[in-house]
Amino acid sequence: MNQQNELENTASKQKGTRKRQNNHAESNSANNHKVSSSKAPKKIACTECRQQKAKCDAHDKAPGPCTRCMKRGIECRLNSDYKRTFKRAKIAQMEKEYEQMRMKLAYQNSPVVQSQNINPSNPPPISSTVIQRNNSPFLPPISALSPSATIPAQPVPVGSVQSIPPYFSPSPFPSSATRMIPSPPPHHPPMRHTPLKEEFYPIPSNGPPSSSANSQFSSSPQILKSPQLYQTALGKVSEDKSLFSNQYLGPSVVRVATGEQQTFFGKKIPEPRSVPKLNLEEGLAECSPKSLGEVTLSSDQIRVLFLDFVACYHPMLPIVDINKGIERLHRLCPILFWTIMFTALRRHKSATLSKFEAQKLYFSLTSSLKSALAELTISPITRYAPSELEEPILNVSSVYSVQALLIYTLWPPLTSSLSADNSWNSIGLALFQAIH
Amino acid sequence: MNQQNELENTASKQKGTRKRQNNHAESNSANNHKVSSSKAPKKIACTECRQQKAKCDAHDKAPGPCTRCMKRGIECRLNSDYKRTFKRAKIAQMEKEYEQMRMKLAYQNSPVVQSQNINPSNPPPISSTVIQRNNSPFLPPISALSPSATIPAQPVPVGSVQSIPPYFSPSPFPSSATRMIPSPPPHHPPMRHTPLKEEFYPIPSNGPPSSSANSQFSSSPQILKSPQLYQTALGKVSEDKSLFSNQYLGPSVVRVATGEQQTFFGKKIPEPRSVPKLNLEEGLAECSPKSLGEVTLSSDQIRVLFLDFVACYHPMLPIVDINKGIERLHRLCPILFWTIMFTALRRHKSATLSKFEAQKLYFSLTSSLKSALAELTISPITRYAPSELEEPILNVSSVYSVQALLIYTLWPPLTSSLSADNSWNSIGLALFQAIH
DNA sequence: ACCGGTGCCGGG
DNA sequence: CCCGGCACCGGT
Ligand SMILES: [Zn+2]
Ligand SMILES: [Zn+2]
Ligand SMILES: [Zn+2]
Ligand SMILES: [Zn+2]
Repeated sequence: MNQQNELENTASKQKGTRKRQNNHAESNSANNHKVSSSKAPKKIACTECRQQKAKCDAHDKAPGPCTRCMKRGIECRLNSDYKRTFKRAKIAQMEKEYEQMRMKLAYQNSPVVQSQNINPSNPPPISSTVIQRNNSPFLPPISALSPSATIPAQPVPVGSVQSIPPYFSPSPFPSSATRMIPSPPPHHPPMRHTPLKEEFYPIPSNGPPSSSANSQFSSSPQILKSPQLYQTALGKVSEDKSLFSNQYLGPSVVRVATGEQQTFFGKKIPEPRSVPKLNLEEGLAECSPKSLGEVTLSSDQIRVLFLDFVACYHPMLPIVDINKGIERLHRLCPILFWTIMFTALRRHKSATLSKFEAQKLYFSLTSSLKSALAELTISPITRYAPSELEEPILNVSSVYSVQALLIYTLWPPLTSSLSADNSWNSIGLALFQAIH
Repeated sequence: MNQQNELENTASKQKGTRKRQNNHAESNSANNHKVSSSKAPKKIACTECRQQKAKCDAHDKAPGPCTRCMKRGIECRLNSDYKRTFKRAKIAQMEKEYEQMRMKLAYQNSPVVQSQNINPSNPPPISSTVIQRNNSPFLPPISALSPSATIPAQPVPVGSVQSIPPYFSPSPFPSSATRMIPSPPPHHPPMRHTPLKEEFYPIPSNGPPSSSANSQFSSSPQILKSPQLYQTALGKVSEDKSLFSNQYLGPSVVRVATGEQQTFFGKKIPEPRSVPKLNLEEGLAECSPKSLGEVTLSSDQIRVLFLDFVACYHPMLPIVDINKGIERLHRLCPILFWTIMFTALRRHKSATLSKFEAQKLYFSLTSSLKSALAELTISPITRYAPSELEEPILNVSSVYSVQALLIYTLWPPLTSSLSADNSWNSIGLALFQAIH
């Protein structure tokens, strides 16, 4: 018979029992929310066991490695954000991409190698691959939105690589995502993206939103009370760089510079000046070091970046409830947290984090975050797919995810790519309206 | 320090211990497979608890109802195949479809209700909705394929209902599926389906009405049925019914009757004659009654249907290891099992199951199975999506699922729909190659 | 009441 | 080693 234990499943959460989770110091700061909820003694499996979906007793074996890891003689890391990778799929996909790339390269080489690297600062160290996708035969109707007078708005600086030639698409999937890249094998620098699946029929026009009055169901518990308008696919793409000028305003921003007030999709931007001082004094900035993929940020780095975000970016898109504090935000939605870190890293420079380090981290984070976000746009939708959703209903789970996407859309990666794919913008739009 | 509590988490699902699983009579027939390992005392949650994803102790509470069910005063059913439904999504989607349908109906009513019921036997009792999809602008190269000289191949009587006019379509989603329909509330007779997302392009020809017969409009619980015509990327269009002639060959079949051997996408078909007698004597045909959605089949019905499949359909597409026996096949992949039942029901007629009953069951199964299959095409892919799949790699889990899809593709529903969407065929193709 | 997410069994 | 599933916790 089985003597499966599990006796330990401790269950009981909060309450008196506290554990150390990952031993890091934790100033629980009785945040206003509910009653204090000490950390999370949640039992979690180590990364290796998660990958193998195997039973893990790391939680018991105190600070020691879990049985499996010990047996394998590998390091037993505990990371509550770790997500397993689908090895087989990833391998197959990489193979295919590789093959495809090689083929294309051998076949004809004049692939445009946009050289204009406006950014005078420093050349992207790691770099994130740039694959353009632009199957939709029409450009986004930037119309309604004033043609951002501030941005150079170059058509397509891209070093494009149209994808999939003689491929047969099983179905028009908008999927994309390259998973969080945990760090299984050595890690491959490139790591493509390829968002859409080419469909082999003309497809006249793709229906632009056109609000459907259906606004049934839920709503965001907080935040975002913008008037609706985004009636287009949030058009605009554009490259990055060169926007030093207008402070932190990212490329995607479509400022209605029609002379009036700053606007973001019809929403007034609360004057970048009003830096919400935020009661950071209350330890809301406290946090433990965290890592995504290969990148790890120390408590101090996180703190300083968060403050940077609050001061420089948040004012422009005050949708995140920064008062929740770093730790809580991270718990609620790691992706949001990382998007914030990512955004802050854009041009950060401080004693704690040099510009160079920031840049390095920024690029390192790029692919991971990109994948995570891409996954976000597909994952939740697919989850609900079973019951079929016309307009995916975007239960992109919490609003947090939406926030992350919006932030990302506003301040996309400096190395272009991804956001260049208009589908992303559409998604952004959809999400935006989903929030209301 | 945590004083884990709970008395009740007792756990232990042990092995040797036998339990009653689902109280149904069970002829466990020591299946040959391995040694020992009688049935599956696996601890399973009751349907209600599954739906609510709540802890269920039905396994312990012997034959009695689980604690939760008892508290709620509802029947505590145990069904290992039960899959929870995504209520919110389903509701939203139904609402939308309803609205859409109503709108369309009010806008212009000339709904086409072709009457010609070729099948002289009996009128389809339940019927499944029929939504035509026909976006591919090109006709299939029926050329190379010999037009199975047996089929009359009438042009297109189509009784269609174009769908979704000014719809949103955030992205070209091929999704579909309306989940297994467990049997939530009272249950609505209509229960539409809407396979694809209509990309509102013109769509060339639309089968004009003709008909006579019942031109019911408005809220008709059930809708027209009609022969279908799908043309797919794989080429081939075709009508259903009337293929009695060429035995059981379904419409999607593309026989390369170039004089050589039978082929199915390049794979040789082992001569329909060779009816693999199969050692049914060994109790491989043993099984317990099973149900999918609202449909339930008795042991005898299953047995006779399975034999029918083995004798008439299997020879044409010998991809299923029928020697595994009914029970095992069902365990390995319920969908495969149901696809087999579904296919066999097509034209079944026996003492155990009259033609009428078969038809009735066939139509009842249609939507459930359709949903399940649709889900299959999206679900697994999405699962893998995280690691990004260009051509979804189709790890549609086990081969069994693929088999189910192939069978379904070969012998699509008599009432058209869904398979009318060429993407399905593409999928079929893709899957096929996935198998090798 | 729902359900996202996580642990991890069982099978390939 | 991989992973589909499935039980269930914890948050809404
Ligand atoms: Zn472990
Ligand atoms: Zn470990
Ligand atoms: Zn229960
Ligand atoms: Zn119950």
